[in-house]
Amino acid sequence: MTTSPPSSSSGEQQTSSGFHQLHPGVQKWIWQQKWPALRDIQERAILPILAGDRDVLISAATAGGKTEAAFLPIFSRLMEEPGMGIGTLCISPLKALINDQFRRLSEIGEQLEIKVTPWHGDIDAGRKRRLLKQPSGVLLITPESLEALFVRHGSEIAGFFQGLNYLVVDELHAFIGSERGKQLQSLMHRVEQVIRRRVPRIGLSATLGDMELAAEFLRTGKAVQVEQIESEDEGQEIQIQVKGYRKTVPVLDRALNLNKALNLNQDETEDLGDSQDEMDITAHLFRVLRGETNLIFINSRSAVEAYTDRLCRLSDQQRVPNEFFPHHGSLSKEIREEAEQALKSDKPTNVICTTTLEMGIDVGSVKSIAQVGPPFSVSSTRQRLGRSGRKAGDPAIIRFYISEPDVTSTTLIQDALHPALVQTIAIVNLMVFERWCEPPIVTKLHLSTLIQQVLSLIAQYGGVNALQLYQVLCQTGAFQQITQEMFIQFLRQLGAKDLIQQTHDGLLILGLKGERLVNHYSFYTAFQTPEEYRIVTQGKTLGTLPIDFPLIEGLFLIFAGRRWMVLSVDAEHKVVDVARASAGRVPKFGGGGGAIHDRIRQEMYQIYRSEKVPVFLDRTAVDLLQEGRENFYRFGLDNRYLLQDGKKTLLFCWMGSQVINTIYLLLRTQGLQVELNGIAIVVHDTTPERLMKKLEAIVDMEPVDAISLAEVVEDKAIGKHDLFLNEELLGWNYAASHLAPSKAWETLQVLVKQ
DNA sequence: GACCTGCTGCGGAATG
Repeated sequence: MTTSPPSSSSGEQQTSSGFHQLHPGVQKWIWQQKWPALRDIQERAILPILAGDRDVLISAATAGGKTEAAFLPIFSRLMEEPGMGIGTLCISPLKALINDQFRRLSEIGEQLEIKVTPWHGDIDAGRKRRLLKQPSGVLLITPESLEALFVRHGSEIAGFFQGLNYLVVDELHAFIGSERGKQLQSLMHRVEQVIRRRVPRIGLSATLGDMELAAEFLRTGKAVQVEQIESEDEGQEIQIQVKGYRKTVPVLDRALNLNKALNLNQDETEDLGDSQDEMDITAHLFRVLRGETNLIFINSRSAVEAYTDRLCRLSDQQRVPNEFFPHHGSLSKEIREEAEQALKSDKPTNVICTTTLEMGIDVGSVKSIAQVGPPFSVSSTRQRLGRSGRKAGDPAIIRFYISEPDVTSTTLIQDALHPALVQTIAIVNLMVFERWCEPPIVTKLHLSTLIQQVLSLIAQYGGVNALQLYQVLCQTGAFQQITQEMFIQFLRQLGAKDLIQQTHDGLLILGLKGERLVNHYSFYTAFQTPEEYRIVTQGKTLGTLPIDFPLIEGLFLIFAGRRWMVLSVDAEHKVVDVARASAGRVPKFGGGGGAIHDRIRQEMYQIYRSEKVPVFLDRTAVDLLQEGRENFYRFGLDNRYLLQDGKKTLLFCWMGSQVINTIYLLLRTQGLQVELNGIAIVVHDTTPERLMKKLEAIVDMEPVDAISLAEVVEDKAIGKHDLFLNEELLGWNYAASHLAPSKAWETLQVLVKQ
């Protein structure tokens, strides 16, 4: 799906209008590549980028060809107008992408004698110093390293970028809605602000969701002027299967039991947690995927470890070479590269991974995708699906493995609806038939990132006055939702926390705490990272575990797909030494939850009410769906939202995380004991009648404002620097990110009218 | 019932 059909003859380039506008050197390079023709987006990007007077958004389903689409005209322009300093600044979300791009761009760069420089944490300081002395050509950099440039080389920045022709953002979609995205927008603006002119921005994005939002991200307030170049949909064939499994009580693995009897090892009891469904899924993955190259996506890092361990043991037992490798964010670079190398080799390779392989390295040709457990969003499912069938003509194949409990008298009502299966069907429906995708939430205030940007701007200049700060960051910058009043309160708060101080002539400088923050290298990231232990064996780092996972000498551990025993724990240096062992237990990695969109829950409701049986379900999945529907009607959920369950009342509102979260808080402000549990809100010690009275009372009131609702939330400090905010600022910040009061109020209104 | 991303300058020791 990345390639346009190589139908045209080599003569076609002569008829291409764009090709002839390119610099002869660039044309020569293209000839040398022996491409049959320029791809559609490459052809269409030439004139608007060469013009150099507008922002351009290039989107295509996968990475292929987008980089060249942007850089052929960019190199062309750099040949004609070399200018002073850096000619093009390209910002990328991953170090691996920068390395990859450097490899591709340095080739043409060498031929044209345009310097291309990669710049991130793994690049040696000497190379960076040399570029600072003699800036030129193309700079490939992460947002964090660009932040560091502003902080450490504030006075040189203007000269460094004075001749900038273009600013490119790679994988733009990966930034939208996040703290890093807000940081990037602020940095883009600060680059223009320091050289006192507008620089054309080129965004490279996957075709996920709303392209208007991507344009708005690229140039806030001027999205209509962004020229959009979208590749035609190649209409690749998609094959989908959803396999259902019944979760039963854990059984003893016979082979393991035998091992245990032989070894007489007490700690092997930890192995007995494998339930029947997990063993069945493992067996199917082993049977169907072995011998080919596939990606197996699993929802959590600990489940990745558990499945890798099971699949490796199965390979052992069957005396076949191991083709299964783990890949997730807590594994060391070396361990991850092992899996990545195997993927790029021509040997059959199956990588069991979390979201780490959704983006980034080119995984080459992957036959199929497995998704174990329900997906949580359409956008991530689409990204995963796009990783398979990359060769022209190959279909994209995805298999979902979904476990649901056997329904007994003790099964929770919400579990008897088999929501994991129905959520999976909902996501497939929205992805394939509705062609819908979650838009990112762009209304967040990002006050934590604003703290970072205030401190960074002060460090850049040594001192700034409050009005300048407001103009650069809020009025014309990335934080346009911050009012002047809010900003004044915000600065006072930073002063109170000793992050900033005011000199007698009104200049804002760093306070003691601010200095300390800015002078540590951890300052450059906008996002929060937990403290971790390093897991080491024979001097080699395997990866990291969160500090709150209890590690003691003699503990058995499954990590990086292998089994270990803890030899020693160095609490001071946070290093844990391990050695190979035959027993093991999967660790807990921690980590918070994400959000589910309203549309997914509404689609689930429609699926329960429908009689349609999707063709992509297997026998067990069909049975489970029928069972879920029967229970849905048995509980009468087709015409009511409240359900008595003993002393509890369940509220089903069929909406996403923000709305559920808001209703949960609304009920708590009414003095009720409430709990969130899957798709239901559980209210203790009440009846549907009594709860309905409360709901009516809530609806009769004016829609409650988000700020006063946020007051009920105990722990609102989520972002990296949130701990410096006062209660009021925290409330605004939390409400904008996590609450949807008017939507919740509308939802309750519908519900009460029933 | 979850996920991922990223990071500088310096001082001191070892090496050519």
